[in-house]
Amino acid sequence: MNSKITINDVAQALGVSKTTVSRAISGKGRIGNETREKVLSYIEQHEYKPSAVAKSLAESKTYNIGFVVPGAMSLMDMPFFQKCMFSITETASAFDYDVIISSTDGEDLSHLERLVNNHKVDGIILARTTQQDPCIRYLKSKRIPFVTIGTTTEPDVIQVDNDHFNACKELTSLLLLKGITRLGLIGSDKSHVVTRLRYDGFVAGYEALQMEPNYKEIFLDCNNMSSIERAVDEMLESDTQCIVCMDDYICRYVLNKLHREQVGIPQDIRVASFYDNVMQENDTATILPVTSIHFNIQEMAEAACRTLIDAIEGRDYQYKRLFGYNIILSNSTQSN
Amino acid sequence: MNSKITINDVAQALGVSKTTVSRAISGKGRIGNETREKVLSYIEQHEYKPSAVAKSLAESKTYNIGFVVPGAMSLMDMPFFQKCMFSITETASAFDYDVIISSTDGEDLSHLERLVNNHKVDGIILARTTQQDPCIRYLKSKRIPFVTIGTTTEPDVIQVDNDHFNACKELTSLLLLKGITRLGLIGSDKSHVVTRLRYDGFVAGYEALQMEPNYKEIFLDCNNMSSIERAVDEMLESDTQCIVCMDDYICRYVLNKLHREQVGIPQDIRVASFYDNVMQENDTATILPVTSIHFNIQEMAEAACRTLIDAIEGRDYQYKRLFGYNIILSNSTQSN
DNA sequence: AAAAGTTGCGCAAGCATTTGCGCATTTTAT
DNA sequence: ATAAAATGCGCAAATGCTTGCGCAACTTTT
Repeated sequence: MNSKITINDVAQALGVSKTTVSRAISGKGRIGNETREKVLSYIEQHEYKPSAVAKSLAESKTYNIGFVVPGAMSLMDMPFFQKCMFSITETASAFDYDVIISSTDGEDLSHLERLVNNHKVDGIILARTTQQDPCIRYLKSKRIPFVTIGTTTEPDVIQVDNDHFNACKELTSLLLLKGITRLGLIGSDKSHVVTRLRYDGFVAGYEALQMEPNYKEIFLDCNNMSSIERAVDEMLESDTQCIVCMDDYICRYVLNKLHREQVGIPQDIRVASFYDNVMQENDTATILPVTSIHFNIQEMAEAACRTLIDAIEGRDYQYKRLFGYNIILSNSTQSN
Repeated sequence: MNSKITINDVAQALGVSKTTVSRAISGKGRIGNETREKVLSYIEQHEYKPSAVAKSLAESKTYNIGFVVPGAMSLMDMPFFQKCMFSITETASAFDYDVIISSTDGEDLSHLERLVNNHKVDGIILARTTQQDPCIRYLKSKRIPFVTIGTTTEPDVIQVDNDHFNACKELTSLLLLKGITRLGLIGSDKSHVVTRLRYDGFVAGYEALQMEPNYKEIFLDCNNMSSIERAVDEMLESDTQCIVCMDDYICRYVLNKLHREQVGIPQDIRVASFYDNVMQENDTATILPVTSIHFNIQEMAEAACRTLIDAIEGRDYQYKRLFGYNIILSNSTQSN
């Protein structure tokens, strides 16, 4: 068993004290260059790995962060969380942290509580928080560092998000400036923070150009497919020039429907959408000329993780950061 | 700060020794009923939570398990991993374990190594292993308990899986017995363990009935959409009665194509498929009459977790377990 | 009524690290 | 040359829990 080798073994083998070994590894404290290298090379040779647990106890620090995701997750959200997850584990790893996952199911915070109470994590990343997230209040009361991925109105909360508002505002302005003025907006649950922000951006697009808010909006339950189809019908009847989808889950169905109805894109009607990763490069849907807004989710998730670690380790950090976007105009839209 | 309260504080407040408090909590060792309840109620009142880290150090046990997922994951695999993840965290939680996630990117085991070397986990769950998984050999060499989700030929490895072989065998037999004999199989990467097992089951379906293996098979790169379409064309030309899809990612495209070509299902051609969760209840595709094989992924993942914990805690366990399936015959297929 | 067994509880030694303090020894400043 | 500062390293306490062993006190057996 090579796994049994401890700092004591190393110290004895080298004829130095544990203190010295510890210092050689951590780089803290006073230690001679020569000694440090001697220790380091011995460690390398004999594959000594300090016990994370003992280190934790001594430092009162776990080097773990919790990643809390909503227990109920739709197919539509999975790519988002997946990207966040990988980005976070990768970043955490670079800082020598590990990631413990946990879920919350609505009001049931039991898993989160275990994590916090048992002191198994130094901090927490909350993914896609809802408006009045009970997690936020709980964590604030526990005075444990945490950052949310997603905008929240709760004060004094570290948060990162994509700039949904400005992305949608710019998209809308862009369309309006092109003379595409009869817009139709289709979105799902308006109580969802993300949708809300995008919607507000949409409206702000009109305001920025001081134009009449001359659009049609339909909010629906996106689990009910036929309601999306009906919405599209309505849009077509009302002579909409461009359907703006609040997410690409909706967009997929919209495109599907238009395709079935033999409506040409963008000749007969245009489509614009957020590109939230449900649609893939190799998906039929995406090949169609859709003007789309892209976010860099990994970048944002990485920032969430770095910020959390900054907070944990007592460095400075920003309370709120918004991340940029790319608007990709489909060729055929551009050529108009 | 209520978080500072330790076992010592409790012991002093109650005028007993730490030993007693420890025993009251763990239930191990000898302790009087009265004392235990006194301690327990005090703990409850004052919200004392033992430090997981200290416990770990004392017991040389982390109460963490690692969940290792492939770094590169397709949209198609996400629902599977998501289900595994939730099921595992839920089960682990019930046994007072937490789950640390980690990823491996092909040959790069660095994340896994960190987890193991730092003794941050007691055991590991490996998701969807490939044929010659380097993780398996690594973990075996480290003598750390681990279980794989997915079949492996490596000896002495604890593994759980869905019974892909028998599921596909039964499906095939079923079709053949109905007189649907000209089958066409479409699958992606045959080197993928799952696909291989399903394919073998398919062939075994013919053998079981001692029938001539009179089928057409096409294996393709499922990232290349048009190759799927061409495959469907081929099937149609060769007068296939039923297309058997090796996964529902393929199935979705097959259905899409058939729909576009105005080919009726099941009048003109039948479709059978594994239902791997890419397709959702509310998806257009699924409403179409497809004969499908369903697995209970959460059940399997839960078993993986329980088995791992059994192994960690020195209880008995089975080396290999296969989980059952449901074959759902579409109404229109049944009525024939 | 004595011997044997059982029960309740505390002592103190782990578990594997980190870190404040102290003490030589060496380097720098005066 | 001498005082002051810096450097290199070890001692031992601290982190918060578990557990083997021992010792009374109480209960059962003969």
